[in-house]
Amino acid sequence: MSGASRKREVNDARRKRDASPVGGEFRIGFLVHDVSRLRQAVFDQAMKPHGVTRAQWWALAQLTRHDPRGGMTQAELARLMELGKVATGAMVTRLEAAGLVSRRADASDRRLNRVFVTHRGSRILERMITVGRELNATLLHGLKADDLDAADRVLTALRSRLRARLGSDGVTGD
Amino acid sequence: MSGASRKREVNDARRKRDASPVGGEFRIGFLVHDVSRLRQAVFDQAMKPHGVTRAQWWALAQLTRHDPRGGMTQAELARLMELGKVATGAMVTRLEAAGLVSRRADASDRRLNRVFVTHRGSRILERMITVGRELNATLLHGLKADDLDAADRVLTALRSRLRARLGSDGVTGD
DNA sequence: GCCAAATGGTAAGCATGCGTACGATCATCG
DNA sequence: CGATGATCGTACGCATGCTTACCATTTGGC
Repeated sequence: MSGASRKREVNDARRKRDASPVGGEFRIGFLVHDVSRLRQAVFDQAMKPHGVTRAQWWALAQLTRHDPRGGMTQAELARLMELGKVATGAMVTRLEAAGLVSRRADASDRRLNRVFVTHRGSRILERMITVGRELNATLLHGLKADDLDAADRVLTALRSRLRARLGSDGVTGD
Repeated sequence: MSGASRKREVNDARRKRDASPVGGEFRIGFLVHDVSRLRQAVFDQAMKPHGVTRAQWWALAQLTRHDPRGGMTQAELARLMELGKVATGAMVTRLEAAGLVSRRADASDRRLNRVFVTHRGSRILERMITVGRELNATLLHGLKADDLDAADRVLTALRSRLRARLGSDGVTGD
């Protein structure tokens, strides 16, 4: 799986911003896409023995971090993760099925589901954090701090521009 | 951009990498995830009037670029896009449903489906490239070339490390 | 020539995310 | 107090990706 494409990558690193339309100029975009996909795969692979996926781990982390005693509503969780209600609901369902969280109806507002991290959820989260930390250390090891900072700036800028673009251009709702 | 504000950014970025477990050190990972997700959304939004998604556009581009006369097999396309057979097959099905490609059985090897970009597919690809180019220009506008290069280095390194990790650690097959 | 391995595709099922639509409930205004 | 609008959650359907399983065909060793 190495031959053809690998060589091109190396060459393109220099040429990238003024190369051919499909291969060069969009490089960062596709790099981001690739890295995101691969990262997910690697994370999930590392997490699999523990029975949680990356996204689930993150949800669990948000729940724990922003309300250790639990009780966050799904809508709050959705905002926190910047996800849609639907995706969040599905996520909570899966987490619940895995026994990592539990839903409990709010007493005073019957629209609300409050989500609580179970004991098991907490234990798993701890392991996830360790695994994640190690994995991240491995991945980032040896990269120059300046480059990392620069990457951080670029990605942050991209994120905010993308958000702006999403918001301004074709607001669908939500 | 003044020296002062630049320094603050750098400090911020640095601090983020060793802040609390869940919020800081994984920042780049989640940034990548966010940017990927948002980028997809923005692209698809921009592409929607033309009836193609980002992934479809990319598949179309690969088909055109690596064999303008068409006739690539799905397996070749899969390797080119570094996707699984299944995802590729599904993608081709959607493209075919949209009338952008057509499948034709190979005469000499009846296992093969050769995929041809239709006329309509070609036209749409042209527009996609334009849209993509503009969008990318907007997104990257004003970012420093050095930062972009650094980001490129970091992402490329991450990609190759992730690939290595995937390959070595828990090969499933394929 | 024939059976086994390799190869190409599809099928089925899951996870993640999106959008739209809808019912239930709450909150507010008249 | 009752209609109206906002908010929460779910249902349904789609796109993208992955895995495992399976069928069809080709190829290659015997």
